[in-house]
Amino acid sequence: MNKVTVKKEQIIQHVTQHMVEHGLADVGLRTLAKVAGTSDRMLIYYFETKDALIAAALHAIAENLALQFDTMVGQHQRSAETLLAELLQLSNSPHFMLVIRLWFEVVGLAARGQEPYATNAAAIANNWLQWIESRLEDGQKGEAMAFFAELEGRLMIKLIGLDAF
Amino acid sequence: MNKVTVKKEQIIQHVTQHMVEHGLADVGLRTLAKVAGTSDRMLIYYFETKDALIAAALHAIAENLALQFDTMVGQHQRSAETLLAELLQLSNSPHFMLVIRLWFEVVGLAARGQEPYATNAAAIANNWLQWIESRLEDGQKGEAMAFFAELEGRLMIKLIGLDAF
DNA sequence: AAATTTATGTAGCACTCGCTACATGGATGA
DNA sequence: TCATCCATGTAGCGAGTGCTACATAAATTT
Repeated sequence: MNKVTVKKEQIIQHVTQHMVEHGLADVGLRTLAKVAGTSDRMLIYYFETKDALIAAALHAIAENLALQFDTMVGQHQRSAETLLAELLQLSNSPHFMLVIRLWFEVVGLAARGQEPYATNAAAIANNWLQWIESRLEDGQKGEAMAFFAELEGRLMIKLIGLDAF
Repeated sequence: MNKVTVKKEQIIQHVTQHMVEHGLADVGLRTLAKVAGTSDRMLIYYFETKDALIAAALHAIAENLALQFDTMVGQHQRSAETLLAELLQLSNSPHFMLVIRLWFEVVGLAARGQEPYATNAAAIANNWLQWIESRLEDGQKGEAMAFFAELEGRLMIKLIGLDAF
């Protein structure tokens, strides 16, 4: 792995962490540069464009998502009811909810077709879907899409604090 | 109704229409001023703050939402299955999907607690919930929240184009 | 050692943003 | 008719945006 790639990955790591913690509201080049211990000048030098940097960060977050799920939920198959309960249980984990928050921010921007969010949103959702399918027991694999819908809806409710009403 | 109120409502009407059509990405004061046939100077004059203007517009959109639903779906009660089918049928209406798009943009911003979106999101969602409850047949009123979750999840899937996979 | 390429700092451009200071035409009230 | 207040135009401030031009230090190649 050459030096440029290493440097880029270090930057991406810092940037992703910041995005997970602080969302998409504060992702100016100067802010991200401070976070990554470098300058806006260098971010452009390595990634050409702010959009490319954000896209790379989103991609990295998506890649880690399934990994995090695996360690938190385990690999065996189970019923939809059980899986939903387990995933909703996860929503008590602060880190998980941070990622979910970010996810809904991406969805909001993707809703208007805004790049690079639109492209990433579809890809990330597809990852989720495949992950869900792989954890559902054989008879229920066809329900992955419906399961995904119910999960996302419930997470949204949690996110906007509606369940507190 | 005094003159100031009339003028404010005219502005709000133009602003809401623009927000429904173009989303939250392009809501600078100068753009909204053009849309409303006035100047940024006057928008601040009437609404004090950009945030207050946006909040007023969101509130107006929320108020109209139930009204639009009523004309499109009708007032009688029915089963959850029927209601869901009818609402998803609605998602073929371009205007409806424009509002939904805006809704998910608001949710995305509300997810980080960003005002005035966070406050409005909870209020709007609550409106939906009550509306749903009033249309579900007596035995199913307790399922309004679950129904809402499933609906939102499915709309999200539609919005990010996942059902095309 | 000289030449070339790579990495980084400094400064700033052209633009947008929300918002404000100031002036003034026009309506209204005394 | 004169004074007061409301409505609006013009211009611009200060801060932030993504990005670039230019110079130069540091590493690498010849």
